[in-house]
Amino acid sequence: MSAGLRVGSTEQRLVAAAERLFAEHGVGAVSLRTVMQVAQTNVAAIHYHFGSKEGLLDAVLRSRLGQVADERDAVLRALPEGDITAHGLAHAFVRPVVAVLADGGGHWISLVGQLLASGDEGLTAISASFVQRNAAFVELLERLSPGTPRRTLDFRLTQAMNVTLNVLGDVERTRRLQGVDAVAWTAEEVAADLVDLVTSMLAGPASPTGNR
Amino acid sequence: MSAGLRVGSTEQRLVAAAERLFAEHGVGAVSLRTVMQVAQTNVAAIHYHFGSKEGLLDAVLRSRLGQVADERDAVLRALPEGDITAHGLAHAFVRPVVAVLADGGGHWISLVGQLLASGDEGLTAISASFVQRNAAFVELLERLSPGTPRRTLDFRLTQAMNVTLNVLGDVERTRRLQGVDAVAWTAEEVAADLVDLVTSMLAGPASPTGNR
DNA sequence: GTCTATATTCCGATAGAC
DNA sequence: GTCTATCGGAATATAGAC
Repeated sequence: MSAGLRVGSTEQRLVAAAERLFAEHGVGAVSLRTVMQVAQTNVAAIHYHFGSKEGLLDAVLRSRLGQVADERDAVLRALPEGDITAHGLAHAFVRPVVAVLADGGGHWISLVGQLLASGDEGLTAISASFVQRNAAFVELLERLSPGTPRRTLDFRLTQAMNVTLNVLGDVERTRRLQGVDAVAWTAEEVAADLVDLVTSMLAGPASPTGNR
Repeated sequence: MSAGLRVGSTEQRLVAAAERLFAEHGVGAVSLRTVMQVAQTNVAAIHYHFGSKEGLLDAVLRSRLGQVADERDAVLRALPEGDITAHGLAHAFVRPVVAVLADGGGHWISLVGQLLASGDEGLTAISASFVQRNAAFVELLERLSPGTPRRTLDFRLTQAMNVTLNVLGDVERTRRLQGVDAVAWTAEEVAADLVDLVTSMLAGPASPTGNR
């Protein structure tokens, strides 16, 4: 466990330290004292700035939320009106998360993925923002697969987000889970394989009810 | 938080209580004292039977591991040799987890899903068993999509397991994440939609490199 | 195997000086 | 805004009676 650097304000250092520690060990397993030590400050500072451990988690989640929301809006605007393909939609869906990852947000992605998997209730704010944007994606999905129940489209999109967060949340671990010959698997190739997988998920079965 | 019943041995009650509490609140957020209270015993019993909190978690994970392994083996043996379809493979892949769910293992599934999402290292034993069975699935997948890199097939299967655990780990939450009209979405329909989704994931994009 | 009692460390949170 | 000092309680773990 390496110590954090003395850069930025106390508040920024605390958020950065908490982001990494929460993602690596889980929120429940990390004490405010550990966060304080990594951020090179004292316990009182956490309560002064964030009020409580829950407040700190909330600040961590919100720290990159605006970025994701903006990227998703930009990506949605950039989509061609007439020519909607599953691959294009998958690319637009995954891109904002890749952007966060490229911006050093790997721990944030991993943390959100964990909270999503655990059904954490403190995720309501962030979840609402996601769902709002998902509604726009669902409308586009409906054009792609007319007649598919709205509930099924929501289901596909929710799980596409789950997979995206899981894969991009820890690219290193994703590669490690594969065979030994995966060492030559670059981060770009992981992202490309991810887009292909999300494409399959969004498009649905080739013959929806044919071979059931 | 309802108290547990006084059924089974102390060891069994502790594993059952830990399984539920770990799944509901996360391993790090659950204290041995809470587990002890729900299991209606004392702190010393946990250390006597499992040595430590980590030992207790290991016991919880192993408690249903054999069942999953057996089901996966049986499912693999029952697959028709010549007629391999993506839907049939997806059904065989999902079925063992559905069986665990039907056996009251919802919390266990949710717990494994969380540990998988957090990259927990204590999952090595269980992961090894999964990967071993996955190898058999990958061979069948290769027959389905000849020429696809082994690494990509591994990737698809890993994420298919991620989705399966996430969906079945908390069917109630899965339904809640969808629209309000999802109240009529029965558990059987969730499982059916899950199999369809896994089918898409295992089959891969319709035109592998065509529209990239 | 099960229990009470206890040792020791660590937790979140606050008070008050600067 | 930042710090030291500390409170009250809860944590893991152990000792030893039964």
